[in-house]
Amino acid sequence: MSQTVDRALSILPLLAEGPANLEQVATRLGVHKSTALRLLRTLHEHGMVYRQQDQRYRLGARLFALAQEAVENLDVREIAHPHLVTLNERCGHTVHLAVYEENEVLYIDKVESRYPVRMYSRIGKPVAITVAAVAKLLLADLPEPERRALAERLTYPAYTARSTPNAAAFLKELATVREQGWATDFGGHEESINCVGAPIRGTDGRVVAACSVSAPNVVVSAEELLSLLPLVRRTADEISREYSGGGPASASVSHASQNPPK
Amino acid sequence: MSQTVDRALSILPLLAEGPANLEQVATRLGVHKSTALRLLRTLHEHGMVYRQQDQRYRLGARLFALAQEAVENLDVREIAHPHLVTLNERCGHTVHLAVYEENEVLYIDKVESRYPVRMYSRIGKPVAITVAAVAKLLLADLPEPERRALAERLTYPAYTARSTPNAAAFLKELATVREQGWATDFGGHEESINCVGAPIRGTDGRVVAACSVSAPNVVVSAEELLSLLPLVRRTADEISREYSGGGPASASVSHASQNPPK
DNA sequence: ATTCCGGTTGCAATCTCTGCAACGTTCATT
DNA sequence: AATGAACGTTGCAGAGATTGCAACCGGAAT
Repeated sequence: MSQTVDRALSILPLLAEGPANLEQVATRLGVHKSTALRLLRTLHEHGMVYRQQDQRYRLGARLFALAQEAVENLDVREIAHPHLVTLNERCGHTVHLAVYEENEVLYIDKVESRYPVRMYSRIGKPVAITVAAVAKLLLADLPEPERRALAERLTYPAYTARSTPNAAAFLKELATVREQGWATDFGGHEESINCVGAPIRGTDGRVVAACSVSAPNVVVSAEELLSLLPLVRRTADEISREYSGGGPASASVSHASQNPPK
Repeated sequence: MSQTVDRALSILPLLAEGPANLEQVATRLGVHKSTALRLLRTLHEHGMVYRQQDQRYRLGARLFALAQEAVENLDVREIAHPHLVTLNERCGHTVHLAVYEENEVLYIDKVESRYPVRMYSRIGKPVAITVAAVAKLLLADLPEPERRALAERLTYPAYTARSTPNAAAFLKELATVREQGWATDFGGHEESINCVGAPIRGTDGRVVAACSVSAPNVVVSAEELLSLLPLVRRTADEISREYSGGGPASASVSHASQNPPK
């Protein structure tokens, strides 16, 4: 929309990969050196980029400060966190919290497993949207046309033999998830990792976030993990209640209805 | 420098205070609604701001993802190296950089002394953890339980008469180091070699690395070496500052009001 | 229905940004 | 010392992106 700002913002992800000098930035942006210089200077004035001694640029402290505020603004996270910790204390496995935003599902919180096994995931990073339990929960609640449009737009990587193969299968799975009010991922992303999740709803009954418990086969079988479902759902419901109950605005319905208003 | 980018970036700290709608943003920016709208749209496309259901804007998740990625790509060694070289140029002695990892303290960089006498150490090699100045600095910052557990687990070789004799003495020494913010090793590893060091900290204040200057008695006495402490500390602080993104970003928010509505 | 409020869009003027080319530094090579 | 290369920096004029305006919507409240 705005060429100048567009270019300036494009510099940031580029620098996130690692420090770069003026010419590298200019080349990758496809603009003249002097143009890149002026953009970088503006970013610099705002503390978004920093210039190291060797004159190369990297992301600046202001960005970190803003990022900090950005997460704090995701107030679901604040409310949910203690509940997630409790959940982790009770079952011992890795607990995730995720939200849907702009065609992506993002992890916004995580409590590490107390078992030695570690699984890869990163706060702020988009999740494997076609297979993750939390993704299914969040997408299942989208308005029907949007959900379908998104499903068509996605690609369906075959992470494992049990990955969701295509849009049709995905939509069917979402319907099931929507119906039952919980979701699983049994080896759809990584062969040996299973996952069960439940939705967190706001005052209006819409799904605002989703939480899940993940564990590798070597620690618990899929059935054992599934036995934790009631606990996971209870946790999600508690978060929903607290999330909706907060303000004096309209503390009406405390238990979220299964069928959100259209 | 660039008006458009300047204005766009000024929106971010503004939203960090809390969600705002279009008109609020336009007013606080001192521009026309339509201008603000277009800036916000561009920010939106880059995921820097997010639009909630009530159409108000808030900071977006991409900010967080960017910061996360940047932190992961940070390399202490790369940033520290030029500073270490400068330190070496100023004092002439051997300069070391070390990190703590998996119950060990490892040298990850070294600038050789310019005096003919050199000391033995090798990049990548674990240091004498119970006596080295850098080790004391790194361990002093560990969480209390972990620090104690580690201290108990270690063995205390009597390299010299002045080597740390046991866990109790070591923990006491660590407390001192933690308190004063610097550390020494006077002949604890090799009778004739002394050493002073200072901690390098990340954004969150945690010690991420430590640097030190080492020299044999025959070149400088312990007191003379200690007189270099301010220089060593200053170097460590400079590295810290650069590592955490250039200090408290003095975001000179130039007010966008050069072109007021007539 | 009407009014208000806030967001959105098309347009012309113009102000800002761009690319260029020349210049300044630093560093390595001859 | 001199030469050259590499890279960052600056002044300028032209071009095109950006701006403010005013009109237009769409929903909410009256």
